[in-house]
Amino acid sequence: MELSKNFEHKASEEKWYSYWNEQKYFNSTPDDREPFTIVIPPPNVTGVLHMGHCLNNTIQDVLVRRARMQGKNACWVPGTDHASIATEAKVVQMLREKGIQKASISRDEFLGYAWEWKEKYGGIILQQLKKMGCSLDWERTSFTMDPDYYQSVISVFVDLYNKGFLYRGKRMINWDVKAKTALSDEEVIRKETQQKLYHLRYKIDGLDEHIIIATVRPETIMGDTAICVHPKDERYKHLHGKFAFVPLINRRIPIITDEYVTMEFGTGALKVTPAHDMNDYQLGQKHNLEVVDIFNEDGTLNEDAQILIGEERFEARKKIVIELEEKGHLIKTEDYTSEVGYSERTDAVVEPRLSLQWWVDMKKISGPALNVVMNDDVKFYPAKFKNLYRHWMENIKDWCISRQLWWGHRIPAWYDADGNYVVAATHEDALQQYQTKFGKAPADNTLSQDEDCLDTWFSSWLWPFEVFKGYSNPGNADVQYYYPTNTLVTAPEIIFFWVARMIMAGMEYQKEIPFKEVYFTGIVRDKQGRKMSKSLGNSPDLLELIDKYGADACRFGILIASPAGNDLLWEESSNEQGRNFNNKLWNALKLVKMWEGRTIDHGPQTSGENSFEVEWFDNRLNEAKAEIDQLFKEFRLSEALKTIYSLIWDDFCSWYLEWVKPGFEQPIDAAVYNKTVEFFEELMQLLHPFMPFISEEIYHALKERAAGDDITIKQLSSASKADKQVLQLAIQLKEVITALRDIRVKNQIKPKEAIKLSIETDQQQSYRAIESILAKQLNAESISYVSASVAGTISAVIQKDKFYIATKQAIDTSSQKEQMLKDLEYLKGFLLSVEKKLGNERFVQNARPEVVDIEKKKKADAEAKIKAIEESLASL
RNA sequence: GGGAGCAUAGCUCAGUUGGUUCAGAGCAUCUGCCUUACAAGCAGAGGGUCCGCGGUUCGAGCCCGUGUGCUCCCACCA
Repeated sequence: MELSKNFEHKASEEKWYSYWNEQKYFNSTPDDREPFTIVIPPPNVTGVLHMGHCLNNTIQDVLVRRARMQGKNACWVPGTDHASIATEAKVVQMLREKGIQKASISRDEFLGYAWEWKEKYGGIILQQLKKMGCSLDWERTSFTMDPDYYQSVISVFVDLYNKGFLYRGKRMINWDVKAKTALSDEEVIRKETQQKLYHLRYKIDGLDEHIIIATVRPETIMGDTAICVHPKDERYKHLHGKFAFVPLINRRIPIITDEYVTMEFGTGALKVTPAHDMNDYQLGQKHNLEVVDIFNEDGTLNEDAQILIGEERFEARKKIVIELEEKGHLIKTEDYTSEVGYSERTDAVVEPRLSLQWWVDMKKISGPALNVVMNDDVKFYPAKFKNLYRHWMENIKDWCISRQLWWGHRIPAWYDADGNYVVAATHEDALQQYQTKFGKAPADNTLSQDEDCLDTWFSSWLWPFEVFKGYSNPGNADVQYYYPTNTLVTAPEIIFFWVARMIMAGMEYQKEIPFKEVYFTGIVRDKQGRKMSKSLGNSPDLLELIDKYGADACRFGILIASPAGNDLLWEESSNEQGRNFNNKLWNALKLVKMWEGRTIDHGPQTSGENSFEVEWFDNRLNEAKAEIDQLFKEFRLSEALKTIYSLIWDDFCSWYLEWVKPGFEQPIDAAVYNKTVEFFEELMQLLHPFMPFISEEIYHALKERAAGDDITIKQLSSASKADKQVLQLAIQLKEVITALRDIRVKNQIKPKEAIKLSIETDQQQSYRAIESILAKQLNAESISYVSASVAGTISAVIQKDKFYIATKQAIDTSSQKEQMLKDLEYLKGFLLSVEKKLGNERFVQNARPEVVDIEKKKKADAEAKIKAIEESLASL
């Protein structure tokens, strides 16, 4: 088979991904094996792949593929989230482009367009995951608005209502003026924002005096229904019980007192606008204040504002400031920075608004979910997120779940003309309940359904079991087998949105945790540490990157840069490292393939099977496998990948292959060749979860495979014990080679020039085993053993052994002498500190015996080395 | 305002119960090499007061206190 110059990732990716699918390697059905289940955090159906997905899904794929190779029945469930706000926004925009206003069409018409849009553009992201090589079971693809799923969400709503865990209430909520819907607290992002603090004066009724208040929102003064001061504030004592006039509109409002006011802030006087501020609302309730709502749902001023009607709130602010100034009400303006809430989805400044919404009484449902995390039934990696979780759970607030949108699960509440309501899954059920509850049928025997739909998270919290129809078809074979799932891989940003609520739903509806482990990935940032985002434009197009570097290289690039439990600073060059690694692997393959037709069978007597090279790599491989196992247990995937990278590049390519490489056009021992192919195979197995395409490609290129013999499903053998002595000898061998190569470089001995090497050592036996390797790696034409220094040579001391290099070139001993003196100085200092320690009675008494023994050995070793160097120096 | 985390080589990070063969790795840098798998490479090398200060200990990168600087989360000072 002719190999291409470089690995051709595009052809390989297409070929293998479709092959794996044809073979149904990613499809799972319950059987006797232990399951390993991951449910994908469903991306928005509107979404496109970004670097965060790349990280998150690469990690999941690594875990799933490895589990599959370890004899488990691996099942990774794909799917998408209907993403109520995001999708509705897209559809509204699409309609606008067609010249259609949402308000001008019916709900059903709108939903028709929405489904059409979803079928056409939705779920692109799932196709993109295939490009990344994700081994998802596509036959299990789920969507949060699939018919059964939809019914389950509705049914859960009804059930929670019947249990008294849900209620409808008029409260201050976070209003998104752009999406025109309520938001939950979690959907509000607080950002430090530069603002102005305006000092405004209000005329006091009956006195020739003014009171000055400070506000950042002068456009809301028309909603003021009081001024509040601290009862103990001496400055305002004479105004208690008096009234003031709101500037521009002259509404007469009371001056009230409350200890809530901070005397030191601003002027110590606060305007109270109950309709447009959470705190003011509470103050208003306490003091029975009137509530004047001056905003429309889109954030423009309404008629109750009396002035600036129809203006957008921030435009109104600009205009009213000018007017206030003109009329002498603006006393001063100062710069002020404070936190302002923005909508997570639309980035609009959130408007506090009083409205009637549906709520989940979280205290009633959250209890078991706290315990299972605190006692590690659900284990968090990294564990530091347990604190965060506990804090949120212990201070949990009710969850606003109604959204003024059409795209989503429609709230199953049914109202009569007077606003009396019942909660039921269908109109029929609702009518029946109505009869029971109110003792009569509603007018015309019809009830109208709530216009609103549910928060997307109210459906995605059922994800880990409903993808197996664990709610719609309780106790079915799938949910019994796959649930609880094993590992959830997600970003810490959605710990409250999603993780916590899934645990609650799992405990409530399956009486069991939804997953055993949660692995929180870091956030992908750019080189300057900024979070990657569309608006900043610093998020690269992943598909372009895959096209340019290959999927394997991208997977490598993101994982190698990803420290466990921390954010990662990503830059394109880490993909280059991945691509270079591909290239390295490909070249190693080419080398091995060159040997294929040139093997020679030496027979069992002189077979290379027992050579040091083979024995060493076998042991090194086992040692590394054990390390990798351990790293996986701790979710240290980045380090596991680094270990494999170094095992392949350094140990296999730089050392092993060089050691077994035959001379130019020389044959290779058949047994060594076969072992080399085996090693290569095993390395590809270790690499496969991280870089699936090239590993499968190489696995098949190495030799002819029977049908179905594919690395994707080939089982990993477990690590056997590594022989420490062999490993130690190899370390020594490498050290000798490196040191003597250094001498070659420093003495400018040309690579092609052969040297004669003499070794003075008391472990000749060991050196004989590695003699041929030494000769090859150092270009030594002869190796001999001596018991005294050899005149006219370059000498070096490595460990306790002395080496003499004879060369045709003139020898300059000054640099080696310098090096030896430097070593000597260090060793003497080192020896001194060891002796000092051993001479310290308290050390000898207090330290553990084995520690003392180590120190004694250090002393002996140092002395031996010093002796060897001194002898060498003397002979120079 | 409350809480959490971080600070080790130019950059990104390892360093697991304290033991100077423990100051490491990968990138990057420098010096040789187009050597018959690989210049997307090979062979070598240099580089750090482990943030400052104090303490515990025979011994501290690691434990304790404190200061400084960054990051994140939560919270209703307009």
